[in-house]
Amino acid sequence: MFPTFLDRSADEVARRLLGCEIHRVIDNERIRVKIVETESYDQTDAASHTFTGQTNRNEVMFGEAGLLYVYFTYGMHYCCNVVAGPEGYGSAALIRAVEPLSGDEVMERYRNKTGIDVSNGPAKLCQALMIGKAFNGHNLRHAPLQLIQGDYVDDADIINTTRIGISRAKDELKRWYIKDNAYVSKR
DNA sequence: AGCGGGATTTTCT
DNA sequence: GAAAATCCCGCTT
Repeated sequence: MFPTFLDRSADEVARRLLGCEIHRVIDNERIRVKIVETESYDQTDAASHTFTGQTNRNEVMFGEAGLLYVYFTYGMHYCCNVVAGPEGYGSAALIRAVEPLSGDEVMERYRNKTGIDVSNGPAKLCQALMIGKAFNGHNLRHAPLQLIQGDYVDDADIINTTRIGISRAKDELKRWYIKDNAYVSKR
């Protein structure tokens, strides 16, 4: 079923997305993955795209919880976020890494890589799942790209640290990942 | 295993 | 005009 916690804060959404699944169908091929690493961003945070207000690029982050915010960066990569919080408040959780559950061969083909390199990073997993700008604003309740509630992950198995690749608000503890999971981007 | 640089283009100042 | 929520490759140790 679709998660029921997405209208909460980005911090809580990022924490609770760990263990949830993403189901993707491409040309009758099915892929299932488990979310193992996330980061949270909201409009009070200097590192967030929404910190300086709404623009064409970030408008989806101000939309309904459960939409997908996809942005393009470094001239060649896409990254995706699950929109959190109340409508009108710019917040979301970046999906940084996923663990393949099924359809591994399909993702290996799109990535031209095998093993952990298939999905141990935010732009890598977007390539593995064929997520591009066409999915910006997509509602994750619907095929062909759906978010599904997963098994509960105990607090003892979750690590909370600083985020990766940002220059502002470096000390904020807004990154979460599943302890000892091989697909986490950095340890 | 770790470091450094290049790729490539949208977005915002 | 500079920076960017990144990735990959090649070089060094």
